[in-house]
Amino acid sequence: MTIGRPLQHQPEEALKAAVNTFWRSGYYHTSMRDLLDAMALSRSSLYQAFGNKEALFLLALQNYRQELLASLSEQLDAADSAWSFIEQLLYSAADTDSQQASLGCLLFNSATELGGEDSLPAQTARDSVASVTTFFHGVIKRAQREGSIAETRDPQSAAQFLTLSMSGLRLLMKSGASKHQAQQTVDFILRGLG
Amino acid sequence: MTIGRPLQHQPEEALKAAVNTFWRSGYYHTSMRDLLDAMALSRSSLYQAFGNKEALFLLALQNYRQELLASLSEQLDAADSAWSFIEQLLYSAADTDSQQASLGCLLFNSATELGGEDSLPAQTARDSVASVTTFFHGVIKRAQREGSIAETRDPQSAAQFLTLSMSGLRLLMKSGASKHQAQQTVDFILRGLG
DNA sequence: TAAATTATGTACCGAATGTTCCATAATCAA
DNA sequence: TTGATTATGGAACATTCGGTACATAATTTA
Repeated sequence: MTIGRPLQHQPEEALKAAVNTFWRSGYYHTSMRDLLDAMALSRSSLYQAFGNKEALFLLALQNYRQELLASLSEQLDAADSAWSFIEQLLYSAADTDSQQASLGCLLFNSATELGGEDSLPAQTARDSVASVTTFFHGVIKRAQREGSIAETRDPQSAAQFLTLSMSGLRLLMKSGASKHQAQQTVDFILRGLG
Repeated sequence: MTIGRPLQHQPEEALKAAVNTFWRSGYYHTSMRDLLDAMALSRSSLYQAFGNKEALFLLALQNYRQELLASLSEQLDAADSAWSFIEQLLYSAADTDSQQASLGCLLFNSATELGGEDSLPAQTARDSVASVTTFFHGVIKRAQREGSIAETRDPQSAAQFLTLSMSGLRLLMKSGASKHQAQQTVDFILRGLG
């Protein structure tokens, strides 16, 4: 057993709440008060358990990315083929209700907000976007092996095109595009890829 | 002549400085001090001339959108065809140096940052993105008349795909993609569109 | 029970936030 | 020159910001 007074909160739950708060409001516009309320713990506990705002944000980004990539891998494994995974991914992104659409993706949001800063949060945000592209790279190569994408296409560029498309789709949904319009727009993406 | 003490600043110049400041740091993370320094005027003058932070941001957004659409129209007029305009637009977006790339586009940045807020700045940001799509709509229809895009394609969806692609390209560049990679990625966009 | 250790609650800190107030400066009309 | 009008400079405002200090609570070990 560990010595000392036991934790009165569940760090995983608290971190999830922090993720959602940063997701909703971004890095700078999220205040420590917002986080305290959402995570339901006291100032001391937050600083003791997570360090400070920047450290908590880094943890949140890391947690979000990890869960995102895990979810993507899961969906990929469940799909009939790499190509049908891509189709489902895009169409489901175009099918989000306006509430969820207004959130977008924390990684894309953060990379956009922090732009070209050389801070650790900014670097981490950029790296996270790159890690999504890396995942897509594997998907593209599998699609090429399966014959649904020509071997002649550069898989790295194709992966970047997929990342570009996902982030663009998030922005379209945020900007108020309807599900119907978004789904038709996905057809252009698939046409570019195939 | 107007009565009273004359202005000691040029409102157009000051507004441009405000645009650049919001562009670099976003809405919330830009402080009034940042704006005062960049615009080179006193607190009183700023509030007298532009109202408050929100009103100034709305003016900045409006000014940026107006200049952007004017620049796009100019490039369109100078191009040999709608299709070559689109090509040049995308390739030049892929050719920005990392300094400029880190800024992205103020309209996309703002729509991303303000997300699903029902505030006036958020609405204006969404509307501005929509106005870009509307401009692209005209370009697409012209390209269809000129025979470079099939008449069977829905011009509204194609226009949204172009907006999606531009915003996605901005994010890719922000996230550190090289010019070379970005140019290859543009080929996928053009393939999807044509 | 006593000591050691860790977590929590609360008061507090200086700095920064956006905004307002008021005296003063600079112009035009009378 | 006087009065009206508008712009500017700077002090001041209440609030919020992220972060710290310290006393106290709750647990394990001895």
